[in-house]
Amino acid sequence: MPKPGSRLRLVDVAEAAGVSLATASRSLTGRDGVSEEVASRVRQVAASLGYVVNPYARTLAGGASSSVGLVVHQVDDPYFSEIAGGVIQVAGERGLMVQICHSGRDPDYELRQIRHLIAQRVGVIIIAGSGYDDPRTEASTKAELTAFQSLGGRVAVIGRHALGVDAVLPDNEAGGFALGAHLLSLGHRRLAVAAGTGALTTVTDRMAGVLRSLRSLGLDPSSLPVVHTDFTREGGCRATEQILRDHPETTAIIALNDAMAMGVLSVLRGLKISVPKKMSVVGFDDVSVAADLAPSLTTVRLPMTDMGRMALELALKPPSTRARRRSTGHTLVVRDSTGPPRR
Amino acid sequence: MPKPGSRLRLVDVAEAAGVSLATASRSLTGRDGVSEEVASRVRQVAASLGYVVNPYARTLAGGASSSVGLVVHQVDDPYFSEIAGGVIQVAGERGLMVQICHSGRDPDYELRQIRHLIAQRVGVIIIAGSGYDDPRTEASTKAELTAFQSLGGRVAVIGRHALGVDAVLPDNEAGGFALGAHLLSLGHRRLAVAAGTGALTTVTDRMAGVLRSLRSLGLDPSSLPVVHTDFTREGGCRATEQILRDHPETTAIIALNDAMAMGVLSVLRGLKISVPKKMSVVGFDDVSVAADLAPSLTTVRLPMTDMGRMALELALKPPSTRARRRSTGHTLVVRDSTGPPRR
DNA sequence: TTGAAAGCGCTAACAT
DNA sequence: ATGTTAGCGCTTTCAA
Repeated sequence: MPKPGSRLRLVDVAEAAGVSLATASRSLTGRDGVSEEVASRVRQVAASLGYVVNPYARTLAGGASSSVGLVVHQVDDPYFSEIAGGVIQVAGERGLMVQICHSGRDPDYELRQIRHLIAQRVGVIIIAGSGYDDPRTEASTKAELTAFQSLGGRVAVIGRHALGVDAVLPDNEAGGFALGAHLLSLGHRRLAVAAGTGALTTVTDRMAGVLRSLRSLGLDPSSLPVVHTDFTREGGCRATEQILRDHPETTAIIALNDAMAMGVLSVLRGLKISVPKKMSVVGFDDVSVAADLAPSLTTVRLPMTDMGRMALELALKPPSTRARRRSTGHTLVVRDSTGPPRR
Repeated sequence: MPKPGSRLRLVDVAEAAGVSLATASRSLTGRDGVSEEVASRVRQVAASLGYVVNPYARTLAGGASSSVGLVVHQVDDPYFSEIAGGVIQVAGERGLMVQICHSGRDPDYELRQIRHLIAQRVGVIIIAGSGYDDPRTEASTKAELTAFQSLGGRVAVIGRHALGVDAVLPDNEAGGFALGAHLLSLGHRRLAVAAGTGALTTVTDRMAGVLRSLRSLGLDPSSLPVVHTDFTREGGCRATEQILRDHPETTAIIALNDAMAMGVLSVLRGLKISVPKKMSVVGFDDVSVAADLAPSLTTVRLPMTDMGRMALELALKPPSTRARRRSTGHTLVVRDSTGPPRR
C-alpha cells in the first residue's frame, strides 16, 4: 500500500496565521492556553486553506486517537448494518474513522478481534453484538477492556454485557413481554418460541419478557416450548421444524429476532401452513424488510440506527466513574403475520 | 478521544531478536535486504511477543498507509452491506482499517467525501456506488483521484465510472438481457420497467440489456414503458403506480434492483394483484432477503461479497499503467414471482 | 498567553 | 546483509 498524499501541514497554517506551531495546535485542538481571539483567527485561516489534520501524526504524537473500532456479529446482517449506519453517521460528523470487524458470534474470536483493535491503537471500541452468558470469556474480555480504558481508551457496548462499561440497552425484556402479551390478547394459548442460542444475553432477556407475559395472565411458563437453535434465519427454519413435530398444537410462534422469523415463515410457506390463519408468527427488531415479507411481519421495533449513534456518543463523552446506561424504547408493530387462533 | 494504549514497540522486538531496528522493520514489512533466515526469526519473535505494528507510526514514517476508504451509497442497504462485508474480510486479512462513508447517491456529496478521505490520508479508496452520467462531477472526481494516485494512492471502483481507474464490472447488461429474455420466453409481450434514476450508469446498463432482449426477438424496444424514479423501494412503489395507471395492459414488471422490486411487490399486494398470476415481477442483485419475499423473487444474482473482495484486491495490487477490469458473472435465479402471462 | 524543542514509533536513506 | 540516523507531522512539556 502506498503513502498517503503529501499536503498542507500545520506549520503552513501556523505560518499563514503568523503564530507558532504550538499555538496553532492548541487552537485547533481546542486546548486552552490561547486567547480566544487568536484561536478563532487560526481556525479561520485553517478552514480557508482547507487544512485537515493528519490523523496519523496526531495519534502518534499522543493526541486523540482518531479511529473507532466497531465489533458486530456480521455487517451484512441488517440488524448490524443499521447500527453501523448510526455509528458511521456520528463518526462522520466528528471526522473519525470507523474500523469494523466481525465477531461471528464467537466469544473467543471476538476477544481476539478486540485485542487486535487495541493493538491497532483505536481510541474507542464499540461492541455491538450481544453479550454472552459465558463468565470465562466475559472475564477475559473485561480484563482486556479495563486495561484499555486505564490507558485512556473508551468503550461502549450495545446490549447487556458483564463488562462494566457504558452501555446502550435495547428494550429486550419489555419487547419480549409486548410480543407475548399481543399474542395472548389475541387469544393464543399454545405458544412456542424459536429462540437463538441460550448463550446470548439478548436471547435470555427477550425470553424473560415472554415468560413474564405468561405469568402476568396466570399461565404456567414452564409449559412453554422453547427451541434453542442458531440466532439466524437457518436457526429459525430448524426450530420451526422441531416445533411442528413436537408441538403440533401450537398456534403461534415467537421468533426472538427477525432473521429467525424469516426462517419460520419460510418453512411454514413450504408446508403451506397459512399465516396468520393457521399460525401466527412474530419477530423482533423490525429490520427494514420486515414490512415486505408476506405476510408482513408483526414485530418489535428497536431503533437500531439511534442505538449506534448513542453508543458512539456515549463513548465520546468524558469518562465517568460509574458505567452509564441508556435504555432504548421499543414499539410493537402489528402487521399481517398475527391474528386470532383458528378455532 | 483518548490516546491509544502504549505497547510493545518494534525496538523491543528487535532487541529480543538481537537485531537492529532497521532489520526488524525490514523483516516485518517483507522488504528485502535481510537474509530469509534472520527475517523469519524476527517474525517468529514478533509473533511470540504478540507484537502488532503501530499503524499511525508506520503511516507517518512514510510506509504503507493502513487504511482504506470505502464509499457506498448507504451501508444499511443490503447491496452495499454485502459489498462492505467483502471489503472488510480482505482488509481484516491484511490488517487494514476500513473507513466507510456514505455518498447518498449524490455526486457532489460523494466528491466531498472523497476529498475528505484523501485529506484523512487513506491509502486506498474504493468507490462502491454506481457511476453517474454526469460529465461535470465525474471530471472533478477524476481530477481528484488522479492527483491522489500520482501521490501514491490506490483506487478501485465497482461499476462503470468514467474515472480511468481499476474497476470491478458487475454483469449489468447481460443480467438485464437475462431478465428480459426470461420474461419473453415465458410469453410476456407487455413488459414495463421500473427503473432507477437515469443518471446512474448501473441503471443505463441494465436497461440496455433489457432492450437488447427485446430486439433479439425482433420486438420494438421503443414501445417499452420505462419509468424512472428513485433507485429505492420507495421509487419502486411510485413507478408501479404509474405503470398500472398508464399501462394497465402490462403483464410483467422489471425492477432494475431488488429494492425497487420490493416496492413493486408491496404495491401489487396492496392492490391484491396476484403475483405471478396477474403480474410477473423480477428484480436485480439477489440480496439475501429476495428468497424470503412472498412470492420469492426471480432476480439476477450478483456476487456482491466477492465484488467487494475483488475491488480491494485489485486496488492492493502493484499499480499498472492501464486501468484493469474484472468482470463478474451473473446468475438468473428463477423463483416464484414469475410465470406465464394470464391469458 | 505564547514559543522552542523534545519526542511519539516507525520507515527509508545512508553508511558500513 | 545489517546497522545508524534523519525525519514523517503532530502534541506537549518546559521556558519565556
